[in-house]
Amino acid sequence: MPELNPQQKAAVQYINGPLLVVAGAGTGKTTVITRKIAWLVRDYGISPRHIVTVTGTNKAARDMKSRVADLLNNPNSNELVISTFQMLGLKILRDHLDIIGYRPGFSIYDSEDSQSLLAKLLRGHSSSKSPLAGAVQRQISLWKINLVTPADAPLSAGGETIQDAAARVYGEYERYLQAYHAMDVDDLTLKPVRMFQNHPEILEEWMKRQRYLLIDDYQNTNPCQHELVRLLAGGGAVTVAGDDDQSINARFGACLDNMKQLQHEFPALKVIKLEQNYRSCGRILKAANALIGNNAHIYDKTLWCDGDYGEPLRVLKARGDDHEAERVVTELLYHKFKHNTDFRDYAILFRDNSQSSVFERVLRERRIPYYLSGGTSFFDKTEIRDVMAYLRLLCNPGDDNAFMRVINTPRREIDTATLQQLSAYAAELGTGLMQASLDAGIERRLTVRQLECLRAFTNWLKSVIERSSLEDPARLVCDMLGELHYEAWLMDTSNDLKIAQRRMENVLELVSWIQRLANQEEDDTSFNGLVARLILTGILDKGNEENPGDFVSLMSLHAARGLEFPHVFFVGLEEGLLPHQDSLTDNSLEEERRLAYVGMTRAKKTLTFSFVERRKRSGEVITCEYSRFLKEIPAEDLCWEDLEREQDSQAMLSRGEINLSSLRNMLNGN
DNA sequence: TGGGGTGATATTTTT
DNA sequence: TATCACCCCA
Repeated sequence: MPELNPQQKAAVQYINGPLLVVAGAGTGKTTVITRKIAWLVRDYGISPRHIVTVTGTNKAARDMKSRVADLLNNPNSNELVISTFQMLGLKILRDHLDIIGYRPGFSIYDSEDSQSLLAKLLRGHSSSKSPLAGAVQRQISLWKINLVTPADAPLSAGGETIQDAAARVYGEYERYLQAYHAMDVDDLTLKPVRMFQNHPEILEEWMKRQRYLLIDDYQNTNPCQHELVRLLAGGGAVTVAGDDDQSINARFGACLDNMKQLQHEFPALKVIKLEQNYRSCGRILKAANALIGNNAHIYDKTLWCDGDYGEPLRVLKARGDDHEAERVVTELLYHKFKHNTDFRDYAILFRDNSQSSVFERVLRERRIPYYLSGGTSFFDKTEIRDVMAYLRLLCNPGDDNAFMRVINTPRREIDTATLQQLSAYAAELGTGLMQASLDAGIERRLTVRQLECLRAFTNWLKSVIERSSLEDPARLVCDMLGELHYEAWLMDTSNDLKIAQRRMENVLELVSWIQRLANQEEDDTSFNGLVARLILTGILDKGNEENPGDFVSLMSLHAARGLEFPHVFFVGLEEGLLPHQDSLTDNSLEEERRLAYVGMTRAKKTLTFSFVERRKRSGEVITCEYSRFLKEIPAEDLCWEDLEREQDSQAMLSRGEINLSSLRNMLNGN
């Protein structure tokens, strides 16, 4: 096991009170947390089930779990709670659902579910996506994150802004969620906070379980999460780690002030800084330090390292976005060929996702394997959403969204007239569609044939629900898929046999997810709990799946948080893009600078910037200036490569020094 | 039921 | 300017 440096060691072993670890990029923050968990268990004698760790992402939680398991080699290490705030919230709520007016099996709404509900509330009846519903959903989410109740939401009389529209439906939205037996993602942290505030005895009970709390990525927490931490850390048995320079989620309610607040809320707070960087070479650090030096800081720190100084950071200039992509990909290939590296060693980072398509096109043209984060994710695939909807419905028969999604998937000849009658009747009864269809009163409203089709579906569903609490979950899902003739349906609806097979493989992969989740957790093995964790995993992991092999990584700066790559291409460094246009007027230039800082500090060995002279923007081509952030990097560390320099690598390509087909053969293992 | 054509409209970032 | 939704037609 590698030695820790003195600061890291101090952070691991300090347990006399609340601790804040201010950890710069690449200073071994995750190492400190994992080692601390191991230390608490092995040297301090705390049982794994009494340690709660919160991470920024699900992926980070999984990584940390496996790292700690390797470190501990303790059969009880799977009792450690290591999860995101949302998963932790789910666990906290589990045993007290009655207190907040819920039962096991509630649905968890992703933002799309919330939006379609809001669309309905905003315009009477229409489930089609409206831009207004999206904006209202984000506003309500922000309110929840900031602990603003419907009663507190600012409502100006007769106002027409999005905020007014949101304030008008917020309360109704909450009532509908309750009626549908559903929560949105924000509720998963908000409801535990409210519950602990209103029922101190439940907090006390929880604290019997939780002896030590560790929180990672604190700079990206929002006020609601901060409040939860404050409640859970009451006794001061807490370690918080974060880096104020890497806070990049303000638009989603992340509150940098949380890190400052800690000092006031925990007067005994000890602060330990980690400044030795183990990731990047000296020049990259120096440049990143210079850049972030232009921001105000809560905690001053200067990263240093004792490794190589490294090459100058290159700046590629391109004529337009396609040219930029050509240039970057050419340089990437040239570098790979010259240094015999893997594709997975490279990342292309950009400010906004719309920049990815050009790069995708060029990478595809050159047959370079790439992996795009945040693209269509596994959990967005139609077949996965279908099966998930079945699972939701099994847990919560009142979930009308799920009901509507699966009722004719596969086809059941239930016609629109039936559905109209059914939803009208459900509205009369004040129940969900499922309950309405089981009610005797619906029989008079439908033809014999219609009723037969409907009842065939609902009776079958009832039988699966009855089995769901008895059978092994993965087994149950497989049986269900068989009864649905789901594979045959995939064949029917896919033009191509290959595609149908691929879809079936996806479904089977979902089953293996279920299997994995079922094996993972020891204290909630119920079907309802399993499905809740699966749905939440789907929401949290959206577009964040593991890079599955030797692929060039393509992702937004936000998605790159927490990752590292030997070689980084940081593209689109133009005024108006990074910093983003809006940041100039709404006071978020520092946030943009942090974003640039995060991008730069992902790089271990080489960092290459690029920008274009002209970029298409809302239809018209505009002339671009390179980003002010490049000007904030010491000139001696940058190597500008204007258009003429490009000839070099192009020429090498054409002279055969880089031979694409031989490279390809090499990759194919010939 | 699906596909193709036309018109309008949006342009950060995500746990 | 590119995509997306919607509408119309087959």
